[in-house]
Amino acid sequence: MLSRLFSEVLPDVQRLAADWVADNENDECKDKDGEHEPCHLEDDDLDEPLEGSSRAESEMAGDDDEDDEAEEGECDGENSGDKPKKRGPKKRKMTAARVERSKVRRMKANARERTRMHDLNSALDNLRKVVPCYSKTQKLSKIETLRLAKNYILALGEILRNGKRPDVVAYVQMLCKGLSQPTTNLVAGCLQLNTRNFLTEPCSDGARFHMPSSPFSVHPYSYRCSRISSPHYQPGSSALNVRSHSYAPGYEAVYPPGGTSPDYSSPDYEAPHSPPVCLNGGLSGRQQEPSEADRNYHYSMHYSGLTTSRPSHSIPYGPSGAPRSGGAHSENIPPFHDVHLHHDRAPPYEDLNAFFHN
DNA sequence: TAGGCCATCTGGTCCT
DNA sequence: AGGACCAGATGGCCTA
Repeated sequence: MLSRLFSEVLPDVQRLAADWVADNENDECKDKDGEHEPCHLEDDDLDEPLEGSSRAESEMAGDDDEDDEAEEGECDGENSGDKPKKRGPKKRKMTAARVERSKVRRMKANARERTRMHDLNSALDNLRKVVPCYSKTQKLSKIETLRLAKNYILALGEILRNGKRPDVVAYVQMLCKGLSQPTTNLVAGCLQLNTRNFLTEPCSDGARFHMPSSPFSVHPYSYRCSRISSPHYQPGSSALNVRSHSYAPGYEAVYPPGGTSPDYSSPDYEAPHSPPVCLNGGLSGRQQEPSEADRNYHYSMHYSGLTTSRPSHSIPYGPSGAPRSGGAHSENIPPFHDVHLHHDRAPPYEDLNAFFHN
């Protein structure tokens, strides 16, 4: 890849260098060796956006005529004579060849930097695929991806440490700790949860999430309630009321073609009917029924093998959190369109599942 | 239009 | 000398 980049860049470099030499043909004078020596190199020619930034710049630009006694081939003698000589290493003459080399070096460095950043972004993309809530069309930002990954690792660690199913609300809270509100809504939506249900009090700015009976030691954290609040909010509603949903901006509930609506007959549902959280909006893309692997995988990786200690929390997680092996509600959960907890992978989590199966 | 996010360029620093 | 890594600067794009 690097070689390909260079093969694309080098011709341009050579062309630019040739252009530069041609452009400066009339402005340059020859030093005593007969080598072309530019009198003044304009910043534009050197693509130097910052002024007085470094030694390298002055070296490249060769504009230090006032203190460079080595410039024997000066075109004009305006600075010769009066100014005291400065100490330090003499600056080497900026010949056209050196300027060209510097430019080539700089462009090569730029290409490397681009490649490096692309690799970094590729790694971030891979990370996005293994953290909860992955969308091909609306990616989490870099910082949100890293935060969510960190929270995810901590949450999985808690599960391993406790060896039992944690409170799902606390789980989501842990995942969302420190995330922006849109990302929080996204993650919560993926888990068929309503973030506002985390609140134990009517919304007001500065309200804090409360985590009763949380198996995690998660510190409460502030959210701007104005973004979480909903006219449907009922302080007394179940903390796991999966039928009252908040939507991240631009997201909307979408039923799959031929899909079925959630099973509202389940006693797990207590709130007034409202659309399930199937984040779409800018998150379009996943238009098909999830594979069986998806159904069995996603959320199961978190809780697989764990028994439900509190039936009221037996949320049908659907594609984003379907109970393992065709749970009772799994068929009633519309799949997410594009947004889902995980996909296209399994091996590392099978180990985790195996742990819980033992 | 402000703010967030991003890609890119750039120079500095460290290391080989 | 050159590569890797980093952080600052800049400008573009998008969204509320």
